[in-house]
Amino acid sequence: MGIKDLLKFMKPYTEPVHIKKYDGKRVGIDAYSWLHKGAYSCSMEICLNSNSEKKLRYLDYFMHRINLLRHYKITPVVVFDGGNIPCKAGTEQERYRKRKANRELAMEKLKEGNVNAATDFFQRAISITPLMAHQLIQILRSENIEFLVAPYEADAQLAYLAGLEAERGGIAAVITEDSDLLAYGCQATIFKMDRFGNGEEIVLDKVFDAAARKPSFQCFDKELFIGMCVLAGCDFLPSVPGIGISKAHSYVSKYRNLDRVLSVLKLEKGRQMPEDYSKSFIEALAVFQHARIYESNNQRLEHMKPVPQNLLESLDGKLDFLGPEIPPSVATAIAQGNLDPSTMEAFVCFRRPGCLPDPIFIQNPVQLQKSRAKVVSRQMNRSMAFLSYKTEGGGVLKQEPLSTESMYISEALALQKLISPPKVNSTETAMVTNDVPLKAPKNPFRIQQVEEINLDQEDSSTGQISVVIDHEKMNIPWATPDDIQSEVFHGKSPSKKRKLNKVHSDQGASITAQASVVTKAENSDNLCVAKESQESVNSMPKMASNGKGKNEKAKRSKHKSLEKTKNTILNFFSRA
DNA sequence: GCTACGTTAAAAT
DNA sequence: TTAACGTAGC
Repeated sequence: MGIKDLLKFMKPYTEPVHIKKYDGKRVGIDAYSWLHKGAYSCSMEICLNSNSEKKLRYLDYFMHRINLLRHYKITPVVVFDGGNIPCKAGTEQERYRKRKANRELAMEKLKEGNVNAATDFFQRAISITPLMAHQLIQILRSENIEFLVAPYEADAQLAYLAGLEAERGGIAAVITEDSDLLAYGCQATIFKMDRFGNGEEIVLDKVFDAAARKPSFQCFDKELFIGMCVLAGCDFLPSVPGIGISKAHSYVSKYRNLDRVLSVLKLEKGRQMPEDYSKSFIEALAVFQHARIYESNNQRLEHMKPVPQNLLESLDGKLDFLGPEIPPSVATAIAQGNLDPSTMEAFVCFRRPGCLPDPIFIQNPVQLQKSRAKVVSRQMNRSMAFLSYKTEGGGVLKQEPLSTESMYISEALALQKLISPPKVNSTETAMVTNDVPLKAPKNPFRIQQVEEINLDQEDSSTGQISVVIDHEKMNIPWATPDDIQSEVFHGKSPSKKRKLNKVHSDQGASITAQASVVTKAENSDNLCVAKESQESVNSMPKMASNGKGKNEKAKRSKHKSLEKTKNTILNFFSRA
């Protein structure tokens, strides 16, 4: 993530800092970095989408830090990542692949009853979903914390805000873990902030002004600095083999001109340099200088810095690598956290009639194509939501969807109006809209009865505990592609698994379609089975009487963790 | 000797 | 996922 080895390279310029330095100031926060850290403590629960309270611990983590800032009279401005930009697709795909592999390994270990190993893999499998971000957004809203969802990269948005005066929504510094902020030109960046508010700061002006410090940037301007970053390897473009941050720095200091560096590199590296490296290089450079950001004052998408005419010409007027243009109304809806930036589905909360204040999720999937939003289908979908969390004063703040219900619904309606329906001009569009029925799943409000899940502990022939799910009885309109994948992983049919993956990768597929495939799979397989070693469960320790207290204690704790696992699995399947 | 690259431990509680 | 460490190669 970020620029390879940049932080290490910039070590001489990092200074220890405490956030109280920004007392009375506005400070930007890269939401992703705290969400990700917070998710470590509950990685299994998140991956299994368990409904235990522990799953929401990442929200506590985040709010703890927000409260820390507020304690020091800092105004936090939380910025979320938006959609992915095309030139980052490779990086994203690679990350997805790794997470998926780790998730599968984790499930394997879980089935073996090895909770520790499973947790280890789950921690590598975490991804921060739009839903998690949205849950946080709801808390931030209720706590009156300023937040913003960037159209694309949060880093770009943060760096842009760092260049604005406070009166126009600007921020004095950014808290993040991502070295990209430096490439985007963020003036003051705080890395590695701990729970007490201690961190390491890099101030860009000091970097360029420093008289005689080891990696010297005295003859650098911003563009050369970005050039160095791209050469060293970034999310948008891997480096040429043999080039790291040091070589990148020395090339740039020597030639002081990026075109010259590129031609020298071509000469020296020959075939090792990819054909289109120069083109990709220019694009990556452009991302760091001209990324699309949301301009709150004008309420529309803008470039971080205007794209100069000569650059536009050299790119043949094509700027889609920065991510497609987004109409102002949609960009605003995204920025305010009402539209999922990658799927363009509306986040809407409202209350299940006659039930606990447990927010229901309705999604209005809308796809954005070539700068035009298209309503593809409407569908109701249920999801988990948090119940409560602790505020700074130690009080418990209840989520109250009712009071905001009408507001969200009208927002949703407004959104549907503002996003014009597609003109059916291709068979593809027609197919998608026809294939996805506008009807809601059978009964999204139905509460799953626990009786429908049988816990069968008597299979002594296999020595396994089986959690048996009858999908005939279970309505699963809430299932997301991830849910389905993990359930199928529990099942026994590899062929069905492949089939589901294919459905998952088909962007036009709807949740209904996926759910029905699951039902089909379950008909042929009959069961979903999660296993634990019977032996381990049988080793429930009696009170230590043979003098091996230590051993007994270990056994007891193992048993306890097995019980936990079992509960997690049960919770996973018994969600309403 | 310096640099790039691969491997490994720690992160949060 | 990153930071730190060791190693291989120029």
